[in-house]
Amino acid sequence: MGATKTDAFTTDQLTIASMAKALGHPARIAIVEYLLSVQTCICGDIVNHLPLAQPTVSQHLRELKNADIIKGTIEGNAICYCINPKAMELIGAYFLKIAASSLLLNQKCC
Amino acid sequence: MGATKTDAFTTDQLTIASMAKALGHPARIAIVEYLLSVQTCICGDIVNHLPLAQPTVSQHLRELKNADIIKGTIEGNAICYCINPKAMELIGAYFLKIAASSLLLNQKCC
DNA sequence: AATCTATATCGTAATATTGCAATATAATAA
DNA sequence: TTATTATATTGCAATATTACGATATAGATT
Repeated sequence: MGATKTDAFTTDQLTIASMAKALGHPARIAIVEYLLSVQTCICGDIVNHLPLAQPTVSQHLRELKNADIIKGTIEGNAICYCINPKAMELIGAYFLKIAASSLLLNQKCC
Repeated sequence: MGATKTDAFTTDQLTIASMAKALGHPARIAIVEYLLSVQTCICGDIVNHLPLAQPTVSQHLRELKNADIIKGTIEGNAICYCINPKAMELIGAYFLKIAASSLLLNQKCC
């Protein structure tokens, strides 16, 4: 055991969970915030900005990219990264919708 | 190595990351969605609803509770769980804000 | 071609997560 | 008091994540 039972959940649940998981590490939140502040940058800029080694940053970038949170385009011998607004909107709206619904329905709760 | 460098990040980054991490598993997303649909329930209801053993569900509930995503109040010998709308609003608004900001700023990006 | 720059990948150690059987705890019911 | 019911905790195996040194890859520069 130890492996997630992926076949027990809906595609939507798996998608939201994988996005949340990608955002579930402080280094990756820091990367997203940095990307937001500079709009676009290359991996090396992030390495200079965070106290993490280059392979570690590269690994975090790959996870964010796999979850569709960021986009990367080749620019010469570097790669230009930026936030994917659609992904952030999808997950943000999902959680806000749950907040609004539960606020309306939770009157008789704990 | 292998341990997250928590001292390298801000409190806000750690908070958002820990909430996202808690929501970063399909079973926990399924639990939140179930809680939303029934407003409030006890652990046993979730065990009946998901193909997971009781200790596994209990563990997922604890992680959601540690991240402040759900609340639990003792009700006799059972525990009544429900969503914490404030937490869902906090993380939803955070991601939506990033989506909106990056949409405005990302014109010259990839 | 040789070198530099930027990033990815490999390999690996340390650590964390997932899932469950067995068991413990605690309130309720008989 | 002795079940019964509802959860939590313990212990453990399987798996996944995190971090980084070493190395590979690929485009740019000299």
